[in-house]
Amino acid sequence: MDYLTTGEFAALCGVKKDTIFYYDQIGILKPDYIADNGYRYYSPDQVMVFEIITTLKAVGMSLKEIQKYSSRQNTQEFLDLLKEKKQELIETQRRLTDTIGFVDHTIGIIKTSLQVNTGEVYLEQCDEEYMVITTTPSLDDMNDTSYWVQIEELSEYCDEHKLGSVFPIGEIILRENFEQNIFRSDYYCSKPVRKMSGTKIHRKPAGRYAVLYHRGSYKTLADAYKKLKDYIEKNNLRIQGDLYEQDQLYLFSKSDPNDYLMKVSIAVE
Amino acid sequence: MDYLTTGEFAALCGVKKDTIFYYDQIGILKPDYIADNGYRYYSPDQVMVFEIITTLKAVGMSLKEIQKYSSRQNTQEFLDLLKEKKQELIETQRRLTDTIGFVDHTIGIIKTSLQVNTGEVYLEQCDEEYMVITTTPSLDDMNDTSYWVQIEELSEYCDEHKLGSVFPIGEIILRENFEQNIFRSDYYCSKPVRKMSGTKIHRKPAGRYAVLYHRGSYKTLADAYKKLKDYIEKNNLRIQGDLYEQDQLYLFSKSDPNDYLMKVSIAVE
DNA sequence: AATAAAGTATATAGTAACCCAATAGTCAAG
DNA sequence: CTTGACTATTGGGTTACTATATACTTTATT
Repeated sequence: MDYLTTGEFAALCGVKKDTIFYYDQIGILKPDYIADNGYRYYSPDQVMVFEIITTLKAVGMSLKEIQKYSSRQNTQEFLDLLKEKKQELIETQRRLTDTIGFVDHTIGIIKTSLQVNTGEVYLEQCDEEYMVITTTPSLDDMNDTSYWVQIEELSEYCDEHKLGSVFPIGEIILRENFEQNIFRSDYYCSKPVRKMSGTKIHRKPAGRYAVLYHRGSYKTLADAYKKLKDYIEKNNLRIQGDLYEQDQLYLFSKSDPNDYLMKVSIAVE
Repeated sequence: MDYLTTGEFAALCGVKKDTIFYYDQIGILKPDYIADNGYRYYSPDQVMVFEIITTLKAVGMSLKEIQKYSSRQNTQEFLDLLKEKKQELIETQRRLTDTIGFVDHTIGIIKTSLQVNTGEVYLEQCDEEYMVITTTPSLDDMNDTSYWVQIEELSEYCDEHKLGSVFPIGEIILRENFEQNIFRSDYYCSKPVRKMSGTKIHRKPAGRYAVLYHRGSYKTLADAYKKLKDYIEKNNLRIQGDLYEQDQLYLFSKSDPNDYLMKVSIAVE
């Protein structure tokens, strides 16, 4: 006859023997025939059953669910289940796309951070970016609590619109304030998100930017702003937009708060 | 002070207390401060650390990996890791897209199977489909073993090109053979796959098809072919392409081999 | 025919990243 | 001062396996 031993069957299925044994144990895929010596024998057809199981697993079903539905297959009930699973898969796909975008962004950040001369101002062409920003300008007397209220606001919006984490956080200083040397964050903003529109979505326009990478603690940001301003004035550049401060290396940076890397940029011509 | 208890912190992070406790236990996220009574207290800043952890988890890192890399963050090593993870994520995304396509296809099949009148010939507009087919025509004396050799061939191709499972299997009868009533499968083919080109990729063209849904065992397929042929002749239609037989309900159908549903179709005008 | 190598079955324990229940201690409100 | 809500700790369970150890069979080699 054309029977397969457990090892052969497992090899055909591309898994370990243990998996086949496990499937037998939980009763989801039993051998066609068991010999007197206890050896299991599978028919080649059962490879198909195994394939079905792996497929349904990929759809997000547990082995228990698969077993449960294996009897009542081509029913309305099973159809509804598949429709539900499809929606879940699409949701997963969306999240995955966002995650890839984030990883990409982080790769860029780290690459830059390994090359860049901190403390030097560059002129750079920047692509447009979308971010979530707070709707009301920050107050003068910002304390820790109200800072966290703002971050909470951003975080909630990100949750609602399924944008993932807000971090790394940044801040925006309005052009008129920057021009008057009022270096106080007017708005807080999230990391770059995917291109979209919405009440709290802000578009940082593409264009030529004066860029400065600054290393240190938040407290020393004013120095960076001043340096950028000086550069602009010395080179007779004209400010064209608001100032953006974007944290570059936020990963676990809490452990060393004096070693933040921040990107400070403003559109110029 | 502005400390959070475990419960509060967990709520902010959107997880159960147990998770927070677990993270403390494995040392990946320890409370800022532990009181004399043993109560844990977290600072709001630590929400960010938690966010980082969830993000890196989404990237596909285990908690152990995260812990390992948390110290040497912005290094070449970490950059390489991220690049590798990105590739993995893209691979996952591709597989996910295929799975969604498969689920979609299956939903269509089941919907059809719940509505269709089996045994009746319809005229239907069909979209184009891509499938993997065997390269050499089947021999006359097909036995079980050589059938499985063919399926293996398809399966390997699917594996190599990451197309997922071959199932549900179908067969193709060449136009000239069908016209001469030689109802023998000339080629075996896989389920529909994504639009692509390749040595073993076959394109079933879009167009007007005479379609017959047939319920029964494989052995009774000849009856279906004959019925389709009769219909074509009676209605003075002209055959325009090869005949396709595609299994419709393969899921666990092994349990009832007399209840297969098969779609038989051929382009006509 | 004896022995070695390779395969098989069973039992047990372990894995990740939690979840759940039971118990006991602690705190804040009425 | 009690009640209810919180907290920490312990020990178990979960899924879909993987790994280890032991004993037995089959197959290959000498």
